[in-house]
Amino acid sequence: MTIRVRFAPSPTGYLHIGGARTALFNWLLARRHGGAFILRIEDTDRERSTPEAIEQILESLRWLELDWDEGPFFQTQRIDLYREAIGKLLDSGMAYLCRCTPGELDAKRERARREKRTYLYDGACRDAGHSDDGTPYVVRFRSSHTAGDVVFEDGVVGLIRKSEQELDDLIMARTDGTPTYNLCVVVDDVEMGITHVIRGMDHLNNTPRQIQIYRALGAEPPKFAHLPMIHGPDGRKLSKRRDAEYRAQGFAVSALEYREMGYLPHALVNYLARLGWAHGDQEVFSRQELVELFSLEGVGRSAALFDAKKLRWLNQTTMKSASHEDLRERLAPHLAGKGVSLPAGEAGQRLVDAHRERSSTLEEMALFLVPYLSDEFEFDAKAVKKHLKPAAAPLVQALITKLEELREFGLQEVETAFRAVVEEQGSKLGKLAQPVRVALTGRSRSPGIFEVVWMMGKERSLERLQSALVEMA
RNA sequence: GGUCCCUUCGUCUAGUGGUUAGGACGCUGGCCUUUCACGCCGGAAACACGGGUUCGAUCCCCGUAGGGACCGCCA
Repeated sequence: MTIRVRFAPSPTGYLHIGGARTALFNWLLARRHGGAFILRIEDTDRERSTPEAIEQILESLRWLELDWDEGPFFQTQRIDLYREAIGKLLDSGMAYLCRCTPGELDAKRERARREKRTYLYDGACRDAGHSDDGTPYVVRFRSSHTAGDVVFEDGVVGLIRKSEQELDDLIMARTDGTPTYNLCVVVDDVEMGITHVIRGMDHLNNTPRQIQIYRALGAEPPKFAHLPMIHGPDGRKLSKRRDAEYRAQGFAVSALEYREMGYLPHALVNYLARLGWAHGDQEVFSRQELVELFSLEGVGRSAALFDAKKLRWLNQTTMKSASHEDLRERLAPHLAGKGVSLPAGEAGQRLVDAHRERSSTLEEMALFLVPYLSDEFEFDAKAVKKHLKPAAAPLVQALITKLEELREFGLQEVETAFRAVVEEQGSKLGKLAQPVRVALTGRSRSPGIFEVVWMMGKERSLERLQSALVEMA
């Protein structure tokens, strides 16, 4: 039997990182076993579903390179299927018409709450034998209360047992006739031949009642695996409302926002994979390794806190080994945002290579690169104050003279010039390097100084050294 | 409140009925060095608590505490 899994987001907002991980684990399992990864959009809540959210979700999956084999399917286009299933259940007596109004139900819920009882639908219409005479109704599932416990083996959590006494008759079709979630998932998963349902732990409690529906439909339930939740850095549930607060900590709920922040998709994938899944001590995985090594057995059971610092480290690590083409392509939008772009060919490659291991994100790298690509860049006031002092002026002046004389402006020649100046002035390299660094890049942190001067070019370097000289006087 | 799930360093985690409880991020001391970063070497840092089973429990069982999810004509 070939594995068929699905990712089934509801398009009521952007794809959050918990959803991204669910998608990833499904995708990994499908790829690991040569199965199919199916994308299904659960948009039956017409009030809250939007086309923008759908596009955001697809774009997020594309960015993460989680390609799907079938779909996207839309539940709103499959209504007939659900109607048919509901009709079948009605005919067989596994479902019935219910005329309880929302108001009546609210009152019962409220009373149960006041009396500190568990609210379960009391089955007022269960045996009333209502038929469709034009009075508004909903369709309820007739939950079995005789078969004892619903038992299933969860791929992550293990054996789950639920007493059928605690399963009340859920609504499958609303007053307006539209089907609800629990019915749609089951019908779709049956129809699509889904073999493994891998989803968030928040669905664990729904599973027993869905299993009842599978049975009522005469279908074999798939294997279930419920993934532990991901919590925010504060240990609390992820909240889309607290974005501003999160951002201050370098954290975002939206998967796509990590692209904006300058993360490589594979870094996020690698990080998400390690959140709740492990393969011994290994931290860094290639896409290929992930596909080869992933298994449900390696998935843990406890919720995890999102650690933005570790993601940053992983991103830097990933950038170190990324291909130049990939980096250049992903860096471009960040540079464009600052009004600059990378020169073609080797000059651009040099800049990227010199900065890839000292940047945590593409955004940070872009910031580093601006001084090489434009004359519009910021000077760090503290660095200027500390290094552009009169005492360094003679050294800088001597360097200017030496650099001006250079016919060839290569890395080797620049270094020779520096060393000659330091020796002639009886000084130390550091005394000259720091002022030059600040003069050229505006800050006290950069790649090796010979490399900086070389990458900056003769003309630009001399210009900036000259203005620095003025500053120092 | 009811039902269900979870609990190893601050965080992500490995791990076994007998280990100096391992790794990674972060923090920190040092080396390297023209700065930063990388790299390398070192350090602090965990089995939630209480019972039981056992010669022996971090590991198995039961409680307690803490955390989470669900309890909708949302998904």
